[in-house]
Amino acid sequence: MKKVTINSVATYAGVSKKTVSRVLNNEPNVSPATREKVLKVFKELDYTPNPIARGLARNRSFIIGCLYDNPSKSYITRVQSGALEACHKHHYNLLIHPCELRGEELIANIEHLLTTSRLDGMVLTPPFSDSQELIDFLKKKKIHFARVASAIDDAESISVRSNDEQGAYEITEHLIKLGHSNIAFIKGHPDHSATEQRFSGYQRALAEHNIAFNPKLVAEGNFSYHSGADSAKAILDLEPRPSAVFASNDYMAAAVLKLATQRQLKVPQDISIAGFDNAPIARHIWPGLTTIAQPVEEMTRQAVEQLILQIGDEQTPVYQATLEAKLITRESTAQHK
Amino acid sequence: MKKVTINSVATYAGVSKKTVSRVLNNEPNVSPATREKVLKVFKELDYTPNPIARGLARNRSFIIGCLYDNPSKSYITRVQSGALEACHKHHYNLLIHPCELRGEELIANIEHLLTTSRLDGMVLTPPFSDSQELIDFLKKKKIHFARVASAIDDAESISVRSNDEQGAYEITEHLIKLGHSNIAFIKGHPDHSATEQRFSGYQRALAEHNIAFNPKLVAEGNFSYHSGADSAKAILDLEPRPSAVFASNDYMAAAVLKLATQRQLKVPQDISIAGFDNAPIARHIWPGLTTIAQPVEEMTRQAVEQLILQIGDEQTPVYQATLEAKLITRESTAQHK
DNA sequence: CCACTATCTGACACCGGTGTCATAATGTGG
DNA sequence: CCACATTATGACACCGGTGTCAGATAGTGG
Repeated sequence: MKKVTINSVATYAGVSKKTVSRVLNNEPNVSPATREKVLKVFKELDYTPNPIARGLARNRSFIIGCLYDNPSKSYITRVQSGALEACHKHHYNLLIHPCELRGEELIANIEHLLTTSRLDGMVLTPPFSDSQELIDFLKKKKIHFARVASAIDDAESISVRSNDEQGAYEITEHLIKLGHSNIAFIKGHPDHSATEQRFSGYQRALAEHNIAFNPKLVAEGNFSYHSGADSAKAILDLEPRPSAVFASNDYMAAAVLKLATQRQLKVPQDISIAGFDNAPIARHIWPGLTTIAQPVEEMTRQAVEQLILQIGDEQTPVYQATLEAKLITRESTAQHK
Repeated sequence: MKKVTINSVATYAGVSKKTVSRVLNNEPNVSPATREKVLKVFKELDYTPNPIARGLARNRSFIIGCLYDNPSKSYITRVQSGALEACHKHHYNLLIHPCELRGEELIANIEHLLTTSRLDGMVLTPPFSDSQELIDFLKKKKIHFARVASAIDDAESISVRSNDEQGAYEITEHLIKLGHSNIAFIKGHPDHSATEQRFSGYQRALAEHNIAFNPKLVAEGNFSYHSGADSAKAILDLEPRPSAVFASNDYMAAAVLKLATQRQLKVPQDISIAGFDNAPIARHIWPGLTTIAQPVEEMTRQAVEQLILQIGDEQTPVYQATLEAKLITRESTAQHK
């Protein structure tokens, strides 16, 4: 059984391969009779066009690469889901490529990726969206890319972010308005720009409500549940014990909640806990976590959609947007006794 | 600035493009001097070979596709992580393609996927690994594939599974040995073969310990947290209330735990809860969930690795394996009072 | 019925690599 | 120094499509 190519179809149908190609791509200027005939041969021979050959001729792969290095699985899942939505809408596919930000091999790694499979563009998610080195490399290689949740200001490249600083401000203010003033904070991974932004939102809220910032209340996390557990221990051992904890993401907040519960503390009666991201876990546990909902899917969807537009037409204006983050109150925060 | 192709390199280096190709692929029979010269030009011109052209000539894309339709995000994450490990080891990349099992468009959808991007092979995860229709289609199209956690017996195709029935048996027996006899069960999604297997493991354990099977204790779930919440309500309202609940996965078990806690029930003192999968959430909540650890990453890793071997050499014997599932006891199950 | 335009169709080069095979250059033993 | 094996190199076809452009065919108005 021989492979069915455009040539076999052409011969079998008694037309030129160009005509077959026309039918394949729904191009005009093919008589209905011819089109019919060719379509019938497609079925008869069970022909599937070879995307690689097509890609070579058109210089397109219709594949977008998604780069990430993120301890939060749910964040990645959401990123993928947004990216896939945009991809499928435009008949693109998504190739995922987790890799480590650190290490000089990053560029080599990406170079190898590009040597292995030609990508029409790349979506950079944190912390890659903040890697100037990578951005410069992609520009040099003339690879289209879009940045998600990046803090870098670069008018030349697509960027969709949400306002982390403002979100952190709002959730901190929410705690303050509930009467809390002794509010612990757990930082995220130092490589992520969101870490600094959420931290400064926290600080701004304190400052604007005349609460002195106390560095002893700050624990170093890295967005992982595990790091949250470590930070939780440090925070719950503080004297006096803070009446509220704001963790930079929901996983770390969940770790605080777990330890607090293990220690027989009632949440939120004895201690309020707030997170960030509105990850699934925030509503899968009891009490549900008060948190900031970031439109991760939507950010990625927009970023990828714009990326695809840019690939299709280099003249497309560079899209830059900041989406809103929203406070979601659940049972884990309450009035300070 | 012109594109750098193998031709420009060849001209610039004063050799034929075939020689350049030889250097590119580390082929023998190139004099050290020539090799050196060409490598220097690579650097000078910052040449990156075009993977599409290479793919066309070699009839390879070095991309594996991963098919899934699964409500459990953590399951998918684990699948991806195992698949990526195997891919990267062999210099392959991973393209992800979630789609719906139901609907006659499935085959059309996959056909479109194959038309859009040529894949060297596909990993089928549940419920696709159990779709005879899809398997037949892929065979007809001569696409290599590997099945993960499939219940279908097909000696011709690669398959890696774990023993769900035995796992369910063991965790049910664990509950029985703790003195429980009124054990509720939440089923998974009907499209997944694991659902039936876990259910029959539950039933076998009851039978072997002379406990009458009571259909009223069985709730229909679909592996999602939400369905678990619905089932939880039905189960906790039963009279008499079961002393233990075994949910077919951890998300649904977490939903039971949440509702029980909301209703002021103490877990495990008032009711024991067991899950399946050892998803991250099982250890992120308090009390931690007793569950069955399935080696999802390892299953997928092996499946993809074998798939790649098969792609490289059609003569490779078809690999079939069943990995062991392991009982993990945490705080959510205890002796019946 | 003819001139002229609009609609089809195919020949051919091309995308950027790899495989085959012939030939050139080099090395080895007698 | 020659016969012969070995290594190095390039010419050329080929992978399976698409773009360009010229020529053929059909359609239209005078």
